[in-house]
Amino acid sequence: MTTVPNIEDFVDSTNPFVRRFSDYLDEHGMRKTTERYAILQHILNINGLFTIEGLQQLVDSDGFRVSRSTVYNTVELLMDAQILRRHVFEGMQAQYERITLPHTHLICTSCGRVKETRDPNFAAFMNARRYNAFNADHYSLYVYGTCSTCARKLKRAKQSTTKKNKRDKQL
Amino acid sequence: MTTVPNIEDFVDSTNPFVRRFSDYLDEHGMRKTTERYAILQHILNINGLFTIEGLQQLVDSDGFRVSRSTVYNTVELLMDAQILRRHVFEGMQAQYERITLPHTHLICTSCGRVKETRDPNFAAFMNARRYNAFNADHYSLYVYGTCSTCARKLKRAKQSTTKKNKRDKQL
DNA sequence: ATGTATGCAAACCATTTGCAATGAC
DNA sequence: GTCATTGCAAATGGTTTGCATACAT
Repeated sequence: MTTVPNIEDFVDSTNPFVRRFSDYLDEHGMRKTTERYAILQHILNINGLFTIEGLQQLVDSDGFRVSRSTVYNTVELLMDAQILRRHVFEGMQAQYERITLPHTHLICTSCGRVKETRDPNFAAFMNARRYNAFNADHYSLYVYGTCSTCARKLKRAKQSTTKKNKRDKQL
Repeated sequence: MTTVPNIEDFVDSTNPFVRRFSDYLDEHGMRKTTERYAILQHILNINGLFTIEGLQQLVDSDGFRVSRSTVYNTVELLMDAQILRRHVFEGMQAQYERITLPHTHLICTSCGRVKETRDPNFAAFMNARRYNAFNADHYSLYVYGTCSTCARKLKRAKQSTTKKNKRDKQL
């Protein structure tokens, strides 16, 4: 027989995020289902960004079985509970991450990989910044460019093109 | 008979963006079609953000007739030619805007409206900023929060709820 | 004349929705 | 027992693709 993991073995009820979610569910008169805690607990094991699909696979791979709709549903609740944030980068599916210290996202337009980097100076700047007739809640800084790996690849490709052109001219 | 506008009457060939696009098409051996110039010329009349659908309607309303695919296609080229930039904000369809001076996007999470605001200090900060192993090309700062209109609405709604609660208690 | 660009309709695919069955309270 | 939640399957909607026709070069 297949052993379905016991949620008790997974959830760390002393974890502040688990607490926050629990409180959130209480406040909104919502039910505490195994699926919701299983999803949250797996999110807590992720560092950085993840997609809905990746999250579902992670949960499934631990012997739980959650439907796509439940993942979407729970992630929505976690955003409302200020535990998660969604990012929509150029030409990729939505990615999520736990709300932590503010940081910048460096997005490589060549390979699509996203690097996160802390920037205390920028955070301080934004902290002090106020806008007219607009009450800021949070912000996202996306920097688009080329990562070092892709920069190297592009350089190499360019060099071989140049060589090829020289060869063509010689013929 | 329907008068199809003459593209010559629409395109300002002295416009630097028109020039740039023209050069871009030349460099890439692409054709200079009426549709492409009609779309660009209408984009030049737009201030701020627009959607594919809005753009198509604008072009159509001037008596041109362009297909959805052509709008997508042309907008893609204009991005490649460094004339347009695409933004994907939380839970909305993609929006485009001409590349101009750097500015911040203030996004109201209540009504979805996006305000643009210049921030020379921030631009200067970013101008000087360098990242490890990452060659920055451009950046987007999205500030999420509540616009003044929605703030007022929310306040009013809250007040009436409070009043209602008081009434309920009195009963 | 050649082959790129257009326009239409169909395909795509992440996300959302409807609804019967399940399970938290 | 009640009703929110789950899971499935179908719907949605912005975007992309395939292909015959039109037209820039």
